[in-house]
Amino acid sequence: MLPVEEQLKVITSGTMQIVPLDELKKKLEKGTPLNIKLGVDPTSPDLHLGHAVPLRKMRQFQDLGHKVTLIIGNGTALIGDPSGRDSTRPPLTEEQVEANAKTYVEQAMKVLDPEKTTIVHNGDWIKPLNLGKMLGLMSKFNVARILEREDFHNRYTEGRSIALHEFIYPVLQAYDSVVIDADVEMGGNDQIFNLLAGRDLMRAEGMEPQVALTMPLLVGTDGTKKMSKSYKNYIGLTDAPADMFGKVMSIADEIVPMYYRLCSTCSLDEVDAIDRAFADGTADPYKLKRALGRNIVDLYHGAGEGEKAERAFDDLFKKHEIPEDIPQVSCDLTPNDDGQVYLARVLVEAGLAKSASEARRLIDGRGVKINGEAVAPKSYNVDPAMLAGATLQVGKRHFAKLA
RNA sequence: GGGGAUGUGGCACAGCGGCAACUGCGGCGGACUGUAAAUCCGCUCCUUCGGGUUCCUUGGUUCGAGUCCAAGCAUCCCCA
Repeated sequence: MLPVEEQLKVITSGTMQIVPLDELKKKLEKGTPLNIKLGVDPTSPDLHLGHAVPLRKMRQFQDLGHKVTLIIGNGTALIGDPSGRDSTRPPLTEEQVEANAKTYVEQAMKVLDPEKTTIVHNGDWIKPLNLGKMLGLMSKFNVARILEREDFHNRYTEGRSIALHEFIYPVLQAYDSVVIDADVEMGGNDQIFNLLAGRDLMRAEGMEPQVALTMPLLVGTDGTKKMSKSYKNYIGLTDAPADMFGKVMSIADEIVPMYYRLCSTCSLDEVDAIDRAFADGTADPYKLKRALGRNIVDLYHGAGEGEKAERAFDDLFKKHEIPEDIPQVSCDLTPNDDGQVYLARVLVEAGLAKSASEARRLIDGRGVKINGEAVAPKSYNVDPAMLAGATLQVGKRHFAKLA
């Protein structure tokens, strides 16, 4: 293993908080592989780059010789993590959790080293808990302490509801740490309370407490809000290469260095150099963004895919050519009484518009093209001959080819 | 258990009983670009355009209800 100082350099890069740092140092000094914990709440099956941030940090731990325990929260899912929430989470069914967990693991393994990763389910030890044991765990925690949490505090002071069972979530998450004897628990910055709860409980159980390590929440492609599916500012790990590259190209300049640090496979030195270049104004954001796009696509789709995606991107957006792999759709092109086809309906069927009304508005706004030719406003009906095998386009980036 | 307040389109916030409903944000389309930022323009319930269906739910008053009344549901506040 590398010297402790070297390891710490890698580990601290990009982290938000390490509580406490000197305990982490002591653990590293033992020279034995540490057990790094990440709890996964399988609420939504699609991972994005934001989810990958802690995963990347864990991969760095693995590369340094440590091992990772991934906990699938099929037990804690019965509650739903209240962290950062302003309302109670809807509970998930067992089947949803399993299905989500499966896709989660598939995607996570693109980042993690499977050799050094153990996967466990916390339902295995949470579901058998009896009331006595439960109460025992709960007695180690204090309501006032839990109410200090920002999310609960906000909900409480803003008069939003907090269901009683939500208080139990940190308790169970802490119990996970006891069961697997974690050395370090990773999480997003919104997880800090839950991670600290783990420390408290481990100490109460007479164990060496885990170190809490949080990563910043990744800012989404809009550059302001955190990356989240609901804000539609996310880059999905399973996004198609060209799409992924394009989304990277669309991020704001200011957040490029952060993306390099948190999402790329670039070395610490390279990332530091990019930081400096941005700081003194010598950076070329456009070039760096393209390189970042290639790096990220390579990471999730395999070496070489990044360059391919970049070429496809240039064809599409620099030369305004129609991309090669556009979805094929078969639509009902039966003409109506006057021998025309209602284009608005076709656009809906092709998935390019939500409703016929929207399609009509798009046509009126000159946003619809057939084979590259803009459709004139008000021409909602078109000659079927124009449509057979035609390429439909809405806006700059939505295409469909008619069968 | 008692008293009070609130419930409008993804979000926020308007709306004397009489035009699908002000405005902002967001989103989408167009121009300009580096699918960045900034800026400008248009659109943002459904409808082959005739019309249809909306303002928590259900009833009621009315020629006419987002607006008035009643009950219910939900959330919040104060008291116990």
